[in-house]
Amino acid sequence: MWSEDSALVQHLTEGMRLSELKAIHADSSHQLIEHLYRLWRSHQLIVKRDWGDDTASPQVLAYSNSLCFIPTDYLQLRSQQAEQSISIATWNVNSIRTRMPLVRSWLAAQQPDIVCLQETKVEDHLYPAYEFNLAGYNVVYCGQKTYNGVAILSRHPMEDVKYGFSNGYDSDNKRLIAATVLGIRILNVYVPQGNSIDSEKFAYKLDFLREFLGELQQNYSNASPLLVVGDYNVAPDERDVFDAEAMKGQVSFHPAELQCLKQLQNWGLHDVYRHFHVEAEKYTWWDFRTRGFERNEGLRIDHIWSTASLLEIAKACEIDQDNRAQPKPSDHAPVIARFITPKV
DNA sequence: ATGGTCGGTGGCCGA
Repeated sequence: MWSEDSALVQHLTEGMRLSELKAIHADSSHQLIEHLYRLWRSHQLIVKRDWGDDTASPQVLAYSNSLCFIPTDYLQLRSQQAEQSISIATWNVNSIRTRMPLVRSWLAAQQPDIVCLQETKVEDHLYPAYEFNLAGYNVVYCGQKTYNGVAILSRHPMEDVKYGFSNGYDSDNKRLIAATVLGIRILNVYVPQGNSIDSEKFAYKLDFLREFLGELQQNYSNASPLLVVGDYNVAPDERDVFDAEAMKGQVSFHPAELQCLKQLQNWGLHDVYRHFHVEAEKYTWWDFRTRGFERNEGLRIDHIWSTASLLEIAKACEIDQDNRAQPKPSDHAPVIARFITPKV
């Protein structure tokens, strides 16, 4: 058995170029290659491509059945750490079709297990599902033309997919999708932005947040492993806004919105990012119009919140600000959390 | 600095 070949396991654990591996296993290179493809396809192997130039920053290739190895590929087994943990990201992409090139390279580099997307802005029959399948992801989605739209990508099977609110609230707007992965219930939500506090849209936002609390209270237990991730469009406290004085009473930082977040916390949700970064003043969104990113004038409004049992097994949570600095970025940066893989 | 820039659309609106 190849998986029991201790020399191979050691080489792959340390990392080695394919050409060297083939030289070592020259007598059975065909079976070796088959085994390596199996490892790659099952996400156990990291494939880095630098075209033999080890001074260049390599591209990490996610498995696709249209890709093949080349001799200079650098192969390494995914670490034990990564094997035993699961990563989940949330990202408001602001149009999945326009963002696809950046999403593609980001998936290959970050290799997240689960990705929750908001503002996909595409109807279901035009959703780029096949491309995500090729990249190794199952995908569920519900979208509409021009506005809103949410999706979940997962390397693991998804169960009990639910579209929208259980009670049928606001079913015309595609802002909520839920699925269960490895026993973890995931709610992916895109909360209305709210425009300004004296607008009807702000009343809608508060209404939506209250309905969302009801969705949790009526359908879920705070004692279960539950994640609520997405674009909340609310910054929880002063650390999460670039100018607390100027933002006071404004949309995304209004006391009525903060009260809604407090109620979610009282129900049993915890801000996973804050669990790891108590002092941090980092943001997940910057306004295109004011060129806010260049001046780091932003808000932390994209969140990964969990129930207590999951917070206990949380390992990390980071904002991928580098992503926002890439060409043609979304106005939001991804947030990624890692948890010890639950036993299922 | 009461503007600015994106994305999707269809002859402006939402963020």
